[in-house]
Amino acid sequence: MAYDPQKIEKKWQRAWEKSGIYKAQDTVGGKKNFYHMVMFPYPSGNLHIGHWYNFAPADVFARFKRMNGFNVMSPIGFDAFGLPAENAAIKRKIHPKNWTHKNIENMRKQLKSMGNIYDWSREVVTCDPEYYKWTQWLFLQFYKNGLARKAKVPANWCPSCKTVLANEQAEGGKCERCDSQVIQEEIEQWLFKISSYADELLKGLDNLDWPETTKIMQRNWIGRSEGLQIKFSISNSQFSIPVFTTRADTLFGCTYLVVAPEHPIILNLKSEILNLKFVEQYIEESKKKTERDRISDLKEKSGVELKGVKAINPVNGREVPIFVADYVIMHYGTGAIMAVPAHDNRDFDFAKKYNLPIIEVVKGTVPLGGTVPTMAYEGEGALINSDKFTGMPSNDARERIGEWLQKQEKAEKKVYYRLKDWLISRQRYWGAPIPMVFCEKCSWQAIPEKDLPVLLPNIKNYLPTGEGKSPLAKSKKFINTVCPKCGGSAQRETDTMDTFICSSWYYLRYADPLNETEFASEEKLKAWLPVNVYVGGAEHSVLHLLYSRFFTKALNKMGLVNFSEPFLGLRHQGIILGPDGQKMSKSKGNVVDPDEQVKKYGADAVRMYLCFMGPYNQGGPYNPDGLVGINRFLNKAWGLFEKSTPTPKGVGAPTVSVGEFKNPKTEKLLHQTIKRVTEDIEGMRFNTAVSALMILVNELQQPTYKKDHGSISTFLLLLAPFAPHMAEELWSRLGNKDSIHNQEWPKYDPKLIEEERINLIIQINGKVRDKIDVPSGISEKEASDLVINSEKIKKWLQGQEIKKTIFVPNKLINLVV
RNA sequence: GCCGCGGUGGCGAAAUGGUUUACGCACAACACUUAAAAUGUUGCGAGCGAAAGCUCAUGUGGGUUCGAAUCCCACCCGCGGCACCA
Repeated sequence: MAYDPQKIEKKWQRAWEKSGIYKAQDTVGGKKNFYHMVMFPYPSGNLHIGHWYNFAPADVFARFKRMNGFNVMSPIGFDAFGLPAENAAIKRKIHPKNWTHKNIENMRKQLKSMGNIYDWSREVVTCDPEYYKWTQWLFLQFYKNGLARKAKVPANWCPSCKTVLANEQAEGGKCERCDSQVIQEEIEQWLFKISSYADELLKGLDNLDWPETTKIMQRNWIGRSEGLQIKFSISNSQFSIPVFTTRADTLFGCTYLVVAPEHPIILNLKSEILNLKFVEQYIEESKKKTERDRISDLKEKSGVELKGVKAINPVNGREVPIFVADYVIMHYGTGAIMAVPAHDNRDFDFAKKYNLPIIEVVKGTVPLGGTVPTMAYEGEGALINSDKFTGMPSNDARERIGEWLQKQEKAEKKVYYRLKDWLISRQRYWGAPIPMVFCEKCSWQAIPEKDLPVLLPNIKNYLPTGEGKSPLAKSKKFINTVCPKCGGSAQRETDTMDTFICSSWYYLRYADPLNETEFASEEKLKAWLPVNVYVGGAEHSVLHLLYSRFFTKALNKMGLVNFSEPFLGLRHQGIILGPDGQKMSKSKGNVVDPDEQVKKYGADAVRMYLCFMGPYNQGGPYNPDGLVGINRFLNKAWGLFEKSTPTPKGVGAPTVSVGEFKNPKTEKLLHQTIKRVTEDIEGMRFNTAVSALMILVNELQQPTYKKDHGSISTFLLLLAPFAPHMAEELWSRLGNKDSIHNQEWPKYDPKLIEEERINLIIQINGKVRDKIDVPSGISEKEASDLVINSEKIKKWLQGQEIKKTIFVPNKLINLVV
């Protein structure tokens, strides 16, 4: 019978579902638990090839762990809240909930066609009230522990549409809809204090088994910088301006200060500023700029001097002018800087434009280039023009000047982070409601936990309101409630939560998905967490992966979980491109539909091809023609079985072990293949594992080996993680009653993989001149005797003196003449 | 601009200091066939050569080494992330 994937794949998927073989028990005697997880998909409607690339090779790994004696849990779910559901709803006039559930249903079917070991009994869907009840509960814990606060946050605001705009909707400072000028407006929003965990988030990275590049991205994102906070007093005034710098060594080169437009000192000095009108005008102008605009004209720096006020440089008592300029941002450091134009390019640009003095204080090894420097020198060097510090290396001077100023109480050491607090409010319908109420008398109050979940009401109009508020604000039924504290009338928060919150804890829920009284029980969390290996795209290197770490650390501090990192191991798959090497997109017409591929070649073939394509973390073009090779391989493997086995009539069919198999040459290759495949899967080098299997099949196919059951059983075990359906089918045809996926992974015999004879490379002066077949373990003396007397080599030596011999056992001999 | 990743046959790639091009695709010839498909066998980096063989080739240029795709330096190209962070 020919190989027919359509038939056997459906058959085994049903059988596995029926037997519940992949259901993860919390404890299995004698086995260690292994929590394997992939990034759960957003239910966009269809599983695309990128999902397959994430999930299929990851499943190979999970199956491999399973066969290696681990009690593996591999759960799946849906990240179901979010904007696209609303957009689709608006476009197609169906409710976001219905749209989402329809998509989930379809994707569930597609996921099942992959043949993965998902434990569907643990499925979580973040938009189900049973789930978001606990998202809300967790919000309350953050709130009660002082990690959630409501604060005014600048947002892009269109005064004409009366709405908040995302950065993308305010391109060029104009409202996307009405083209009017967008301004920066402060709006009350909920924030999570992730910044208070900056240091722990940074330190925790050190011990994680994560890609180094991902760790670097998180470190940069957190952006810790150590420096000095220096007080600049203001002449004839009680006020002073603290500035933060990492380059205290350049203090003598400070020729002016700059404060951000939002800096409070401007208000304080109002009466002193001679050109106040002008300054206020500038501040108004900069308010009009969106953050994006401020970034877009990086080179064109503008600012206005605060006339009538001067700051005093604490190192030399010199008076310097103060400017307000929007190249300084309020939310980092102190919102004010000391400008050293000779040694900072931003200050340099500004100083050039406004004709401010540039004083060089660090001499680098690279000269600035002539008398008119064209850019600042930002490197290290020796100090000049710096009083008693002149001549000192800049890194020493940094410390000395710091100590000196600290003694005078004019400065203190300080650490600042780039990481901002996490804005979690969304003025959107399709998300989990924030479980808070506002009472005129008692201010913000948490909803009592017993009243959770705060259900997302089924309103008709879920379109954005155009008033900067969530569509929920229109539902009187939803808003009006009573204050949990005083019992008076109160109003619900109408913002919903950022969907990143839902995905920041789903890995906890998988451990105990049906629990109605807790987000997860202590016992179940203990059984499974933290996650051993998490597989997903590198695009989540910062946001999702950082938020999840923050959640875990916060819950750990609250005593809700007993670990402080959620994902011990992390691996990224690469990005799949279209057959033309371009990013897949409908407009380019290069989209590969996995369903079609499965229909044509079967899930096993698609799984294997994705493994075979190239290095897993690299991705690359998906070439449907390449699948032909895998298809041939699977057919060969199938044929191998057909030819090797007399049709078992069900009775006493052989279950064969490796030991029964006798041909020495194949036996050696078989054991080498076991080693190779084992090590390659462990290291997620799926491509080379598949090629090793191909080499084995090519060998087993040779006429001499056709009747060999032992090798075929072992081969099937090695094949099982990659092509679980075919392996199961052939395994059962061999007469085995138990599933192949319950079998133990084969072990290789180290003695059997050694070669008796090897190909010794002969080099003269490092160039390969011959290869000879010799017994393995040959000594240097034996080898060099062979070489010197070889006819082929004689012409290269031509009686020259051998100056040096390099001998690499079992590999090569190199004679230097 | 800064940080990170990569550049090897016609193509996907293998090799992480020791035979460059494993495995697969494509291509060609042959076998089977009335024929085609499927399958199998063989060949397949470039140049010179009848052949044995030699020379050259891992983005470019230099260096370290007995020996470099692999390590170091400079540069070019492609991709990803961040972006006035003081």
